[in-house]
Amino acid sequence: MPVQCNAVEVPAVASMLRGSMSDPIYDDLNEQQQSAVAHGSGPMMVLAGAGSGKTRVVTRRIARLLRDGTPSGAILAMTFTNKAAGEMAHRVQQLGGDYVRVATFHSACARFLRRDGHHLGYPSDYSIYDVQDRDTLIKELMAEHGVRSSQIKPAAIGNVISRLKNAALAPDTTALGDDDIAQAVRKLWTPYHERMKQVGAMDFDDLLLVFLQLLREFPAVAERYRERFRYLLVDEFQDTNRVQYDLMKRLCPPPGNLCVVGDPDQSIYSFRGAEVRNILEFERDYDPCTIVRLEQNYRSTATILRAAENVIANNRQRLDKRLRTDNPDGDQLRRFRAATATEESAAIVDRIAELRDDGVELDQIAVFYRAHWLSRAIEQSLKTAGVPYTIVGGQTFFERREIKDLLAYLRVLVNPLDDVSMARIVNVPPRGIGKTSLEKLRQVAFSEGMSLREVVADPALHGALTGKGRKGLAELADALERARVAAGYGVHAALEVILKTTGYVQHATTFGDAEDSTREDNIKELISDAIEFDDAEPEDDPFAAPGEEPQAGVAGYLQHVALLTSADSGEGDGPVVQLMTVHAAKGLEFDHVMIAGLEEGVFPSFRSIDDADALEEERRLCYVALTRARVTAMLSHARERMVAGSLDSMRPSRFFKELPKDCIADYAPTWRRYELDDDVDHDTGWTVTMDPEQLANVRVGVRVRHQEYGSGQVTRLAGRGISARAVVRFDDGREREFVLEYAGLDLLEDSGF
DNA sequence: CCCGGTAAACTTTTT
DNA sequence: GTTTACCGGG
Repeated sequence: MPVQCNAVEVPAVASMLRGSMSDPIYDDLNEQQQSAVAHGSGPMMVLAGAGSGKTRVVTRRIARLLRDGTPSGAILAMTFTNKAAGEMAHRVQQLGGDYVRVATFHSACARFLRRDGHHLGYPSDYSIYDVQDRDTLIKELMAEHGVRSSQIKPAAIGNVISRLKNAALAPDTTALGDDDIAQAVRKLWTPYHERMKQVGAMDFDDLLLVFLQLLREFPAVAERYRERFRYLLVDEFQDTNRVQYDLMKRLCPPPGNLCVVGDPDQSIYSFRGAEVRNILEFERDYDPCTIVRLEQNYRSTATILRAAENVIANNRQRLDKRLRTDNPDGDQLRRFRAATATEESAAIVDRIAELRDDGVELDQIAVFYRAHWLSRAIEQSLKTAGVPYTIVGGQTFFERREIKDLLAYLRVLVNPLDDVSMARIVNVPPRGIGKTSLEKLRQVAFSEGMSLREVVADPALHGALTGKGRKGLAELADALERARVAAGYGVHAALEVILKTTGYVQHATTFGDAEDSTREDNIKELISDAIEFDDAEPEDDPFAAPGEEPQAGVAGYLQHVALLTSADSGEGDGPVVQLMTVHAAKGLEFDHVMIAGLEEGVFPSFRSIDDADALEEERRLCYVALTRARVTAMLSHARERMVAGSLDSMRPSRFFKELPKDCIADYAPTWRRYELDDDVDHDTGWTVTMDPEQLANVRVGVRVRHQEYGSGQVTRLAGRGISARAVVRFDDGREREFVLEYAGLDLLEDSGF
């Protein structure tokens, strides 16, 4: 029987709390929540613990501002993800705040730059490059500047550039170091940004950075924005990075009406430059500011909350903070020790069936994991069991190859400078313009001082190519010109012309791989999305100000699409189980939560295991995962898992040790007909098969025996202590990696190696 | 230029 | 196990 623990709809409690403030806006709010809603002008920081009713406070506060006469166009609410923005926009709209602007930092800046980027020399129809586009460009630049791409991957350089920009740094910083990648970054930094500007493009980081630069260098423009948005609200403040914080300060300098809401324990984006430090700086920069703490949890059972609090209590770098709840204890957490990943997913299916039999709606069940690749096994089991589900995130619809190709076509229509997009489609579908032909075209473009698109558009410049290539070029020029004309009638029209004149569908469905059949569906989906966009009333754009030109047409569509994630794609049909990474789960809540893959090296990730700070972030991630659950939580781990092609022995996550023992009980499905080892290690639950003395003798080259695989030789060692692992090449050629302490390897005599 | 083969590397997390 | 890079024959 599900425990009802959401205090949202209990009027009796509300009337007691309401006290002197007899006003529907303060209905069902506790004292702290009320003070946050009632706060007048000036800076405020709301430290909102998990499940403490943050969203309600924010939306009620907006409602109050509106009711007390603040024009809705003067309120700007910044969120972190599109999903959060959409949800908040929806709620605010219900309150009558039609013109309250709710957006992510990125989409807001993208929008502002469309209008004001020209001050810095950017076209209003600039392209927004995603990571793929960025890396394509970096790869080109590496070739041009003699950086060996076989040694360093473009993505590595791109990531470093991005990290620097997120911290508002340039490559002259000492923080960059001096390894191969750092040197490449120094060499390519300026060319990269020059080229980006030349092709009229910005990457995700530029959206923020360039807008910040604009505010800095054009005080009059900055003043215009400050006057327009007199109330600024920033959600998930703990996840803002340096640049975002600088933006906030420019848009709403002290002692402005800046309201930030956050929870330091849920800071999980440091890899993207998020600085929890911003919370401390806010107190200093906006002193004196009102600080409100929301410490009453209305979401989870007391048991779940206690489990989560105990885990997070292991973090050393932490403000003292505790959450209370009046909710009932509820069930214990369940722990499932699986032999394999397959068995783990079987248990998940099993548990879902159990919940469904109890009458639980499937959309109240979520499965979380640390990284996307873990979803595969679970997905497979759900599929075979016929459990309907969706995967939130993962490869975005708009990152699919066929979609990116078509969007690249649209981009070159709107932004003729965009050589990266042009190079992408110049031979897609194949029209006889390969690498060498493209190089010739680039030469022409360079000597003429033109973009590729302009060269293609001018038949007089086609002389560089002959035969097949030249014919193909003429066809491409024709297709683009027709599409350009069609674009005047809308996105759909442009797409149809592109598809028809290039024969793209035929091309995309004959790659000869498994996805051939789904590609056509994807293209159809893109078309219906385009139609929907074409048909949408300009007012449907929650970000359009009254009187502001509507964001329509192909350019508008591209901008809209560039910042979308699959997490934003609409709810499918009917309630389905939700699968997602823990990151994607932030801000959501479900009655029943399952967390899979709780193993050392997976969650916490092996990349974080040797770094105290990174490990604390993993722990916050675990805290976020647990606090999503309202009623029950099941935590599972497998003892063996396929990781990057090899079967690894896994140990249970250290987070299990951090849960109070009475919070959690083993989950024992009746279908499992065997038991894992009886003789279990107290902490880990698994048999220790190699004693520490033996363990110390394991060296590269030593021969070992494994029950199942026979004898072999250790070829590589990794990790220390209890996480020490060895790669063993067996005599039959198979290679496996083991956690020594648990793998059951026997040391053989030194065989004269 | 294109397609097929085989080798090699590889999996955090997101706007 | 999966995706990408590179190479050689049509």
